[in-house]
Amino acid sequence: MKSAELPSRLLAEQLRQAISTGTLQPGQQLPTERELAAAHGMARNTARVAIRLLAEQGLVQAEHGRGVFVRTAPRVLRLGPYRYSRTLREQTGLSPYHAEVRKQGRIPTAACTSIEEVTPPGYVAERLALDARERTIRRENWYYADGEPIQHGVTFLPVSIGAGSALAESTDLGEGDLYARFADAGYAISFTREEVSARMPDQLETEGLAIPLGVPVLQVIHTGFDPDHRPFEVTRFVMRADSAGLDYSMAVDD
Amino acid sequence: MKSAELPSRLLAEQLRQAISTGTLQPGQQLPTERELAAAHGMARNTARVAIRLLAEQGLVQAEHGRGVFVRTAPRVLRLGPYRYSRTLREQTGLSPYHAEVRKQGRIPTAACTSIEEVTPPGYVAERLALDARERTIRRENWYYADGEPIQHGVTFLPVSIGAGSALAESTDLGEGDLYARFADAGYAISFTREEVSARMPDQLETEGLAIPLGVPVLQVIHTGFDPDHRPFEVTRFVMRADSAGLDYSMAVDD
DNA sequence: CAGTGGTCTAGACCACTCA
DNA sequence: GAGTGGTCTAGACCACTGT
Repeated sequence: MKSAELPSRLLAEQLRQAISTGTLQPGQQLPTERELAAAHGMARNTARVAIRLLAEQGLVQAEHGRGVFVRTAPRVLRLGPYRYSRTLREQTGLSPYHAEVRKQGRIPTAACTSIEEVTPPGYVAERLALDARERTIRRENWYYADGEPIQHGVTFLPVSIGAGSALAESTDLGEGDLYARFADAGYAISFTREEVSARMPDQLETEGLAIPLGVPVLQVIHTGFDPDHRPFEVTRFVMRADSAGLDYSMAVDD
Repeated sequence: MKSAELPSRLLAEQLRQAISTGTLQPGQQLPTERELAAAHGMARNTARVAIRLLAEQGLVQAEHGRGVFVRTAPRVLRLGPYRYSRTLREQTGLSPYHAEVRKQGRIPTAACTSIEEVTPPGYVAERLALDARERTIRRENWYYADGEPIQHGVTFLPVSIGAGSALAESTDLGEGDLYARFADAGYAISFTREEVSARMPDQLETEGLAIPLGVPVLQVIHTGFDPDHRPFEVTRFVMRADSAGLDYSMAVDD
């Protein structure tokens, strides 16, 4: 028997059709596993497998004790490098994340949950061109929209830059944001590199960002450079791919 | 019983530990489902569920008839906007994708599998600012490294730009690449916008790119602009996230 | 051919949600 | 408490890989 003719695959395909043709609307509940099994003369586990296939593709989402629902089209935040713009920062008085979420008509919140002095992980030491034993300040941040966790960011900066300033000591950065404080310390961000990848969330991310089955994360390793093109800061962002995306506009070099 | 104490979760966690500590090396085969079940006094299906959890996270990959293997750290291509650079194009004589794959010591191949005149999808009409009934040329491309499919791209351009040229008629674009031919037609790419998102692959992509469970795709909607900042081309790239990533460097606007 | 993962069954009990 | 999805069992057969 070919794989496409298997009962679980046939049921999955039938449900997939119902979703793509709109017979099953976004947000609508699917028949229960027991109903599907009875209707197709199969064991409940077989119907269950079909549903799992759809969930792994991000088409449906099962909710324990409630039912299985067609996933609604996500409202995606598009974060771009303009989030570092000084003009934006000064005109709105908002941090760039807040500005972006507000644009979408949602309520942004963010919190810095820890500040520590640490030996940096390899990817950070490499990008900051640090000596083997040089230490860094590590700031961990969580970002929400309408109370839902959307994004996680961990920033590393050399102790030599942050020591004694709000960068090393305060979870509340006051007017503007992180990049305003870097500018105060003599490091105006003028150039940035962003390395983008996607993967499935690990255990911690699945819990911390409450990510359902079938939703990947986008990871951005961001490096900030000063006007002399020296790196002074590395941030690793992880964001739910069903809630956030990226937007880059730039001139093409000759 | 808490979810973390369930037999399948416990086994999954134990295997996860073995992988992260290196007890199970990348590429190494896990014990068979039957062995795991016997060793832990559980039904084979329970061991199977544990393995599926790991596969969904991209940690292991099952191969029918062979076994389950720890996934090897991917060799990621980093595609950046320098792929549109005229200098690179002229110096190497290679298309930008080829140049990038060669850099990684792999053998690139690419093929244009279809050229058609079509009514464009909404996302294209919008970005090219087309009239409702204006038609476009659609070019479909597949990209490989060492014979493995890595990336898929579909380019749309207004018929008015491509008509009569290689852009509309030839799957072999000769010296340089697509952007060399656009330049010939009077549209030198000088500015680009790239909208990046990630998601799980759909049916076609899973088959076409041979994507295993637990691997998402990166999607880039790329818009090319001429020196007068008029859009002349939209390409939608879909790439395996375990094989390709993106790399953007840019100045920060004031 | 033996051994692997892939699918399916028919039943049981548990955990969660909601009226 | 009724109804949902989540987990587990013990068994069977199929499809694929390698020797």
